[in-house]
Amino acid sequence: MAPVLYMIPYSQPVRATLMTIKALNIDIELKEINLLEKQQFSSDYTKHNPQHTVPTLVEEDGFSLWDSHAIMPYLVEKYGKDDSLYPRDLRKRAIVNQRLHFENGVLFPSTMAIIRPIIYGGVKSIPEDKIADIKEAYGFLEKFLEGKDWVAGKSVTIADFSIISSITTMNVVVPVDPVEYPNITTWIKMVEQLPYYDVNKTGLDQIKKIIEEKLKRSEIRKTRTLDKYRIVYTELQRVQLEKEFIFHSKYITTERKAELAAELGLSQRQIKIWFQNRRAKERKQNKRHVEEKNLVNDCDPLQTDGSELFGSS
DNA sequence: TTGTGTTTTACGACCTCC
DNA sequence: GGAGGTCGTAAAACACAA
Repeated sequence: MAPVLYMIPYSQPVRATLMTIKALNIDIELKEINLLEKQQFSSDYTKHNPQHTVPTLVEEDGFSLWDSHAIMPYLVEKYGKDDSLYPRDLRKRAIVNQRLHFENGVLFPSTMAIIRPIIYGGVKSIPEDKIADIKEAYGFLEKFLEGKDWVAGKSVTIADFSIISSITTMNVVVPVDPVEYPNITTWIKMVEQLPYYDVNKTGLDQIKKIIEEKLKRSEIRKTRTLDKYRIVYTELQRVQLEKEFIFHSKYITTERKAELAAELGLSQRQIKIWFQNRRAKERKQNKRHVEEKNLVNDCDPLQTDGSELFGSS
């Protein structure tokens, strides 16, 4: 029985993983998870991946692994005929890892900050600060590619697969200017020539269509700015924040805010505002309790000081 | 299913503190 | 001047009665 990859073709990490699979020519069964129908939250899926993300790799013996940045190196190590896609040389591998972290920590969040509100929030305008984030990321990549053919050096690696999945998606909403970013433009053209690039294109075309459709539909809805878009925090995020508020402090320190943000996948601003809102909630609850208590005191004569009933000394 | 009230994110205005 | 506080509020998400 072949290993199974749970996926949805338009997902960026899935596209990167599919490029790796095709480059390695591995026999893997693909099973689609419909994210819009929330199939990723089914118990059948979360038993393999409690983080309910895609892609997830499940092997014959039940071993499961998620996160493309973990799956891709694993696949190369296990199935690769050589180490070219993920070099064993310490320094070469370090550079590939750095690029993977760059994609995971910079490109992917910047992309999601724009794409998610469009897909799930009916947003149609992209604020300047979000565009600035994307352009800053383009600037970094442009420098990485100076004097290099591929993002991690002289040959193609899984870092190229990871980064192309993000860049091509970003290109849909904030086009890569060939004059400003000539290195990125040349590199994209090179990646497009790879014999296994079509798996990225297929998913990319799908997400393009979804974005265009959403943008079209949102025209008839009241426009909301991206900054006003509201994300529903996960149960885990809420519980962790509540624990911090109740057991540690009602005021978050700068250091702890940074830690929590990294731990929960939220921005430091979101953590700050959550604590502000949580304190406001507590003040409101306290006020309500005081009002209820006053109401009881006003209505119940036994709750008065009782002097007129029992006399006083 | 729909209407309505409540809660949850996110923001702007304004203030204080360093 | 910047960071972070409160307060008030918008709007999405949610709960629940009818």
